[in-house]
Amino acid sequence: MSEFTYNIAAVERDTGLSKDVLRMWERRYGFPMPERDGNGDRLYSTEQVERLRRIKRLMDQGHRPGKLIATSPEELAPPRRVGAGPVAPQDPDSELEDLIAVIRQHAGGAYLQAMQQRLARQGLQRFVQDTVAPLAQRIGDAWEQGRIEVFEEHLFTELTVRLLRQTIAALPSGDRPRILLTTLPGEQHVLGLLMAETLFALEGAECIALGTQTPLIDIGRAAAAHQADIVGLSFSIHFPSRPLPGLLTQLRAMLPEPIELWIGGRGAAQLAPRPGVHRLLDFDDAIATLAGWRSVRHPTR
Amino acid sequence: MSEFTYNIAAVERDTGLSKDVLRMWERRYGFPMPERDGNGDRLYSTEQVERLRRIKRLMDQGHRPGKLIATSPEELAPPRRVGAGPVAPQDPDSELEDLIAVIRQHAGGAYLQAMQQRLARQGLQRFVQDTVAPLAQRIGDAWEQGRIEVFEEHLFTELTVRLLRQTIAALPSGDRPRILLTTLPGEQHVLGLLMAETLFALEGAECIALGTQTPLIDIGRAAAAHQADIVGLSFSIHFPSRPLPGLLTQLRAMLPEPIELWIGGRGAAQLAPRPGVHRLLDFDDAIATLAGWRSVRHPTR
DNA sequence: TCTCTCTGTTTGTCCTGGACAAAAATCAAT
DNA sequence: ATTGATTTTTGTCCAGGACAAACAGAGAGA
Repeated sequence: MSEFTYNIAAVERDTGLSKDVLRMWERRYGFPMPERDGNGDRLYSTEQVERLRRIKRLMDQGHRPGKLIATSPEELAPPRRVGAGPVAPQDPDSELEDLIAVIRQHAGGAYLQAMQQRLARQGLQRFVQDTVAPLAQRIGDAWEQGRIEVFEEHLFTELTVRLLRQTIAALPSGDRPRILLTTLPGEQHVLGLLMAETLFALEGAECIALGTQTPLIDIGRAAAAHQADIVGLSFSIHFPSRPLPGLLTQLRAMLPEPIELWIGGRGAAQLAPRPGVHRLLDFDDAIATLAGWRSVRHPTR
Repeated sequence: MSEFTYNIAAVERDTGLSKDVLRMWERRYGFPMPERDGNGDRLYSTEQVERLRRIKRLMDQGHRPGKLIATSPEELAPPRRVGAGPVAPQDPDSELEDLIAVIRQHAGGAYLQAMQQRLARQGLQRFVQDTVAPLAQRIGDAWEQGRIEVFEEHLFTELTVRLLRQTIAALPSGDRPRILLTTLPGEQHVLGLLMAETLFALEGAECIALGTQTPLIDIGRAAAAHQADIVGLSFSIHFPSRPLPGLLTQLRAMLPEPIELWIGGRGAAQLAPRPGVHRLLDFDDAIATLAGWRSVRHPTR
């Protein structure tokens, strides 16, 4: 149907696979084997790009590229999107699936209304832990299974981010500890960071949000300028895990001793524990760690 | 002072200059000429990275790399950050400079308060056009002149985005036209998009925001799914201009004829006019174009 | 004097093919 | 069954070459 072609830079942008990796896979596995234009430059088809995106997604879940490229001739890859039928038979909380169904109907207003209702019913903390977090997880799974389009995931993220930000803005300004929140360059997912900010703010911490993708050196400067007690970083499952340990070591060395470094998200959970870096395994752990900081730093209060 | 080193991938991330460009500059101009580790891999110093960031920024303003690398031995590049003295003697609107000064003191609360006050005084439309837009411009200039740190720019962006989103959320839901707003992959600046959304929403349009970096093919699908009348894209000055024309042609071909394609931002203004693509040169132009759409599509109403 | 077209230069991206190190998996031995 | 050593897998980097698009400046014509 669509006869558009991608050059190698476009494939890199849309799949997250570097040019080097794309060329190397072609050499080693014979896939993808794109056409060439008159100048010898690679021209990837839409189908190849879609398959590469699926492979990348599965790799983020821990699968290995060699296996994926070999195993999936076409059958194992794309369970085609079903119409509006029974969506997921296996799940216990059908309300979350209902929310996903609303997103799939592109009904932004209805989605916000339903979420507001859940927020009022559950309270902010439970809302973050029991609604937003599992919903984000399910949206990711749904994409994996071909039940959701990329733009539907974008819509979900944007609407949810707006809702959370609005809610945070209404919270009273906190006190100590002062937590600087951001992500490293390359990590653009903001939802996890925002969930953490919500919970920390609820607990009475003062959060300074710098948005995403702050260069290392600027995180150090910002922490000093704001006299932060803690630097909090969020890592999604998509963050490249190879450079992560080195980055953390470097950042840890930049920060003065008393400033703590906390990392969270599914990309952080996979990492081995490191000295000088606190891994927050989930939101309960985050809240407990915050309480722990308080008991050490302000034991009498 | 800081003896951290960057490998070539880190430099690419932090400067936005591709590995190929970094190697090519070394070959052609002899700068940057990084150290090598035991394996022959390049190791860039903090100083080199800082200079590269400055060069990149000046290139975005239209300067040429050959000149920049030759001309700036060190003197022309970094007018060192002044303390808290008189900030910019040349400007007529000192209130905007006051706002920048507040950012430089990292006083988030005071900044928000001052902005809220300006918003109430000017009204939303004038606020966007006369406060937010020129302020963003000045922040960029200030970075260029070394008067502002990267993390201060991040703080400004984050706070301003929150303020605008909050304000948009309070607006009544609009009707036609239905405008799908997003950016292309590689463009992560959201402030311009948000300013446009504010003005469009004020004019009674229905805006569907997908956040940033939506792949081309998904923009097409989203436009169809949401039955959008218009697709609006924002391009900052940093967006690479070389691939832009091809991307617009491709997207235009994906969209059905009646859906209009509007582009705005300083990265769009530099582009030559193209058939089938409306360039919005500034916010007044955007509002006029919206009125024009209405008069053509709903002449009687 | 101004505008347009043509030509040379600048600049970024892509290519091939090779090398190596870190991580994962497999195998061996306690 | 756990630990340690070896092999395989995998990604990143390197060098140096080629080319096309963008740009600047010179010259021709109005």
